[in-house]
Parts: sequence; C-alpha cells; structure tokens
Amino acid sequence: MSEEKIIGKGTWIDKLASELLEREKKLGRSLDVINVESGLGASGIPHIGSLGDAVRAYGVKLALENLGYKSQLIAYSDDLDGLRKIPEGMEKFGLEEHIGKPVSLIPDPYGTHDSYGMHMSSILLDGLDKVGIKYEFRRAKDTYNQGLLKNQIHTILENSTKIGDKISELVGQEKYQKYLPYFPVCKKCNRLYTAEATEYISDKKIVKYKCHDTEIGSKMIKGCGYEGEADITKDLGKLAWKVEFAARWSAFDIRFEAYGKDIMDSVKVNDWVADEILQFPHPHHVKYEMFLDKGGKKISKSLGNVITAQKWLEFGNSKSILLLLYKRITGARELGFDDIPGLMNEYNELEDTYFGRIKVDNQAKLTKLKGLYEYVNLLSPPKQSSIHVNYRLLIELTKIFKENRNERVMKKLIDYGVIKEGGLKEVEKLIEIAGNYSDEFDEQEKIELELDATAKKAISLLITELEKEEDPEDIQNTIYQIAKGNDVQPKDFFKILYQIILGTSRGPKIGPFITDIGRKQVAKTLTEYV
RNA sequence: GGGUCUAUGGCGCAGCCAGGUAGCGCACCGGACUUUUAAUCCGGUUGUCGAGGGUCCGAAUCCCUCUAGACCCGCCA
Repeated sequence: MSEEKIIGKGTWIDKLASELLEREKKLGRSLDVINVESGLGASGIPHIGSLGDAVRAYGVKLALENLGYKSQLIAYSDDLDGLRKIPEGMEKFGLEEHIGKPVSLIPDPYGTHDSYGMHMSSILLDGLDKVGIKYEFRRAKDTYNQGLLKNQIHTILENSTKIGDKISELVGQEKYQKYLPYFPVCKKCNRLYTAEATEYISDKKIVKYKCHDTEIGSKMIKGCGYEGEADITKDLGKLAWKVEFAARWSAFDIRFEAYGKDIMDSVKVNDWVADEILQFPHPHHVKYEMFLDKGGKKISKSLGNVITAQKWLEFGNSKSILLLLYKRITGARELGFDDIPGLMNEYNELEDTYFGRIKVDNQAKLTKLKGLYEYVNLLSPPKQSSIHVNYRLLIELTKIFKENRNERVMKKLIDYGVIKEGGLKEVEKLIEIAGNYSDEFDEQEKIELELDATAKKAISLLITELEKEEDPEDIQNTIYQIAKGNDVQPKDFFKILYQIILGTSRGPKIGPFITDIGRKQVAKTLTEYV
C-alpha cells in the first residue's frame, strides 16, 4: 500500500485547503489572514444549496485553521441584484412594481427587515446560525455605498473594451462589446438593468447612462427614459456579474470561493479579469454540483416550496445538514426531505465509528471517516457519543402514536430496549422532529373502503368487545374469532382493520398494537366506519 | 454551439475526488416465532461495477476514447 501522507483530517476539505496553501505560497502572498468567501443570493428564498456554499467555505476555513493559519469567512449578500421575478407564494404582496429594482431598495413585504433583500438574506444567516457557522456579514449595498470597489470599478471600466472582447472570446457573450459591464441604478425610477451604460468618463469617474425598456426573462421592464450620470465612487449601481466577483476578490483579498456549476462561465471570466486586469491572482476555487429536486430539476431560488435550512431542521437535526454538505462535494445529487432519515442514521454510524464501536480495517478510510465526523461537529467533536435511536424506527413509532406521542414512543423505546430510561431531553427532541416528519410526509392514503354488511357487522362486534370495561384476554384472538364467526376471511378482516387504523394494508401485530393505542380510541375510530 | 455530472445485483443507491477482499436498503429464498395476515429475529441467493483501451504488482476507483441519460450556460443574477 502506498503510504500517501494524510493531510489534516484526511477529507476533501483538507485536501482543498492544502492545495490552496500551496498555491498561495507559490504566489508569495501574505498568509496572515486567509479570507474565504461565500455569496448569498438575496432575491429569492435561500435553499439549502446556498447554505451549502457557506457551510463548505466555512469547512475550508476550519481546515486552514487546523493546519495552523488564521482564516475568516466573509458572507456576502448580493443585495444590489435586481428583483427579476416574484417568488412563488409571494404573489399577494404586489411586488410587480418593484421588478428591476435592487432588492435592498424594495420594502420588506413581511415588515420585519429593512428591505426585501435583507429579509431573504436573514433567512440564510439564520440557517447558518442554527447549524453553528460563524461568519462576517457584508452586503453589496454598503460595499458600493462606501465606495469600497471604486478602484476596481475604475480599472475595469477603463479596460472595458478589452474585457468585452475577452468575454466574447471566452463565453461567446457579445453584449459587453457594446455596453459597459456596469449597471447604474436609475436616479429617477430606482431600477437596475434598464439603465444602459454607454460611456465612462475616466477623469470624473462618471458613467453616462440612459434608462430604457429592457427584457428580463420573458418579461419586459419599462425604462423611464431618464438620461443621467452615475458617480462610481458613491452612487448606487453595480458591476455586471461577469466582472463583479473579480472586483470584490481584489477589494476584500479573497483567497478561496466555491461556486456552483451554473456560474462556471462567470467564474472563468472573473478569474481572467482578476488576474489580467486587476493584477490580483484569483482565489482558489472548487466547483460543486447543484442540488436537484427529486424530479431532476434544479432547485430554483425563486420557486416556492424550497428546501430551506429552517424547513429541514423541522425534520432533522443540524448534524444531518452538515453531514450532507461535508460528506462530499462532487456528484450531482437529487435531494429531498426523504433523505433526512438516512442522514440521521448515517450520523449515528459515523459517531460509532469515531468512538470505536464500529471497526473499520482500512486505516486511511478510518481516518477519513473520523475526520468527516469532526467536520460535521465543526472540529469540536463531543467527548462522548449521543444516544442513538434509529430514526426510521422513530418515524414508524410516531406515525402510530399521534396522541401523547412523546410518552408513548418513549415507553415503546424502553420496551424495545433501545433506551434505558424515559424523559431524556435528547430523545424527546428526536421524537419531536421524527413526529414532524411523519405528520408531514406520511401521506394518509385515504383508501376508499368498501365495507359490505358482514364486514360492518364484524366491526360492530369488535367495537363492543373493545368497549368492555375489563381487558379482553387476547384481542388478537378475539379479532380472529369474530372474523370466523361472521363469514369474513380473517385475512381480509385484518387488512380492513389496518386500513382503518393505520391507513395501510399492513402493520404491526394488531392485538398488542390496539392495546398500545388504547382500546377506547380504536373503538371510536372504528365507529366511524359502521 | 459550449460545459458539467451520472452509469455498480430485480429496483433504489453507497463506495470513486487520497487505488488494496464490491457493500447497503428494498425485493427474493430458507429457518425461528406467532392458533391467520403482518411484524420481528437468524441465515442465504443475486454483480464481466455502461463499452473499449491505457497506467499499475493491483483499477468500480486514476488517464484516454466511445455510448446513453440528466442538468447547466449561451437573458439576468
């Protein structure tokens, strides 16, 4: 076996960090503080992929620190982006009039933040807080207002012809051979993209523009016809994406940024701009695949029903999110809430491996798995293992027990010998989220039951038995006897009962099960069918 | 037009990015238990790792070619 030396904790994150360091050393740049960046979209509801960008960047920061360097994560909100379309589910807020305006200049329809953009960003930041990611927050609005990019903008605009040609060469987009890669915000109507910049007056640092109609997506946005000038050092406006990253990297001294494959072309151009125009060697990158929803479509930020961190945390814990994001970075993946149970269990397995309860013979693999566990715990792994309960079992149990759920599921777990004592906070939390999961996703396939007279009679008899004060000796047997005594196939009768009680045609052994749920409760449910 | 990813038992997938005994779930078969179904427990079967070439002592894993599918970009961000 070739003894490759293991870097850091042995994961892809460590490998990435070490590549980054090697490159920086070659470039001879200062390594006092290494900035890693993550961009947050602010125009739609942030899905778990956006979270992933930041979480992974944070992982790289941790890896760098683990290798002995200082590092910080800058979370940058693109809140000068214009609103392009109304996210699904937000039609009622009358946002149409704001289409084309920077999201930081649109009022928050929910009234909880200073703008629409800040509202969206804060959802993501809240997600990061919830999974324990630390970051320094910056926003485009302040960045431009404070003129932090003015030197970069100036250089870019002075070289706009060269850049326009290069963009055309690299990605085939010809637009910037004609227009400047800078969008002023129209002073009259506050819109972005409608103001077309045609001329840069270098010594005054002023861009001349005209606000005209433009097409975004399939929608026409009306310009107001205003002709004006924008001062790049303080007026609002923004660089086109094809050059903006480069400006930001240079201004903020960013050494690493991951990106999704959908913006590959932009990154290619930006790398060139950073290197050749701004003389700032571009940051080290890693490309990741987008998460797809189960139908194979890209999860769109502006669509409703998005997998947000908040929604995920209703059904799974933060470890399951971090595991999802840290276990690997390559490969297209279809993602849905139904991945949660698997991840919950996988974390337990990983923890068992870490604490030596699961043996792994391959030393390299063991190191890697332990490393992954440490990253999922943000490099502060617990001293001892948490209590493990199979998550699918919990979902099954919570599916069955809807009333007094916590107490009853806990009792079952003790019966099964999964846990020793009740009342544990850790387990209660698990029961709660597993319960959320089963409530949300257990599609109670409302089977239309066609019950003939004999079946109904049998059910009535069963109800009578169940309502008796004293415990029937053996419910299982009672059911069997009732079926036989009434010309109902026992097999069919059991099936009917499962369908009524559980909504499925199969289930746990029904006698003890009825006792668990409560005889009276079952009797009541059955009454509705006779 | 450009680019990326994916292909592994019947089905769904992991393993690949740092090469070293091909795994998991479901399904299936057998046994145990239960006076029925189901559940549970124990055991078992299932593979030219898409095709072809290359590197290597050794390739599912790395490299090249090909095939099929999915997605992204070519508005904007």
